Amino acid sequence: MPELPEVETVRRTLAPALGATIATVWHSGKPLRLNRAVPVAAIRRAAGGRAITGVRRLGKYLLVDVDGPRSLLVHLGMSGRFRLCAPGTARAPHTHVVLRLADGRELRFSDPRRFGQFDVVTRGDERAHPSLAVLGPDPLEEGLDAATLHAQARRRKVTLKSFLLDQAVIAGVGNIYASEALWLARLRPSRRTGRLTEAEARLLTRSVRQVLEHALEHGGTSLKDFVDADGREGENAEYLRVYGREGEPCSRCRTAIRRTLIQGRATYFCPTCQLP
DNA sequence: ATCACGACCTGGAGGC
DNA sequence: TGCCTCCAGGTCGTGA
Repeated sequence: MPELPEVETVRRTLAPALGATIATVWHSGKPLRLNRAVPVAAIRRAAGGRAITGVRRLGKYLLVDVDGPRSLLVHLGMSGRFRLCAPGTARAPHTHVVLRLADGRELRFSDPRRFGQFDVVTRGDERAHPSLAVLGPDPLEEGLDAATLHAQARRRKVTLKSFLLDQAVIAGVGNIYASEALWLARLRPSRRTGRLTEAEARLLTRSVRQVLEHALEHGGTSLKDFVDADGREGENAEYLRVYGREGEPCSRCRTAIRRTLIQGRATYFCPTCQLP
């Protein structure tokens, strides 16, 4: 479900939880990603009785900072939701972790497919966590530059689509925005990275940023599952140019958008204005 | 080392 | 109605 704009939208809408104290921690008992147990005891030690001091984002990961040396690491996987709920709200099915706040509100993590992740990290040493260690630069920060991207591309032989999905290259791009950014840059998703010119790398870098920023301005893309911390859907789906639009006319040249599979993932492109 | 594929898990949509 | 198949926004382990 959630790529960078969606995760950032959740992060922003969690602002009203800042300053609140986490009273108790509840867990469904079900494992999450890779059948890995949620470390409830460690979460209780790290967050129980402590105030939430901040919420940060690294790529598609959220970091909930609390008083003391640790932070909670949250990844929404495909179907995860992280919501701030008023007291007395009915608990959704597939709720797996609940942080009950001292004022009665609850921060609830639900995830039907259980591809998500909930863990504890040490603040200041976040990169020691294996999930965060490999993350590349965040496209909304200054860390991503075209020259580095170009150099990396030249060393690899994958398709541009796979390249963009690699979280070590850019942290936060997922399946929707990979197609969208390549459309904007007029590059065919099946192109091999080795053939990327410097000018194209600049264009691609700009396109990635533009697509993500635009989606963020519209509160993210809600196709099925995504809602922000208040339960509201994003409006960006109506602005998608290619994703999910097979057969519809390209908004630049009117050619029918095509759908193909790259590494088993649905990929959308315009066969006329995206150069192979 | 790099790459492509399948697996993980549940639910919704569509076909019959 | 019910049953079947396919598909889904992510990541990781496998084997070539």
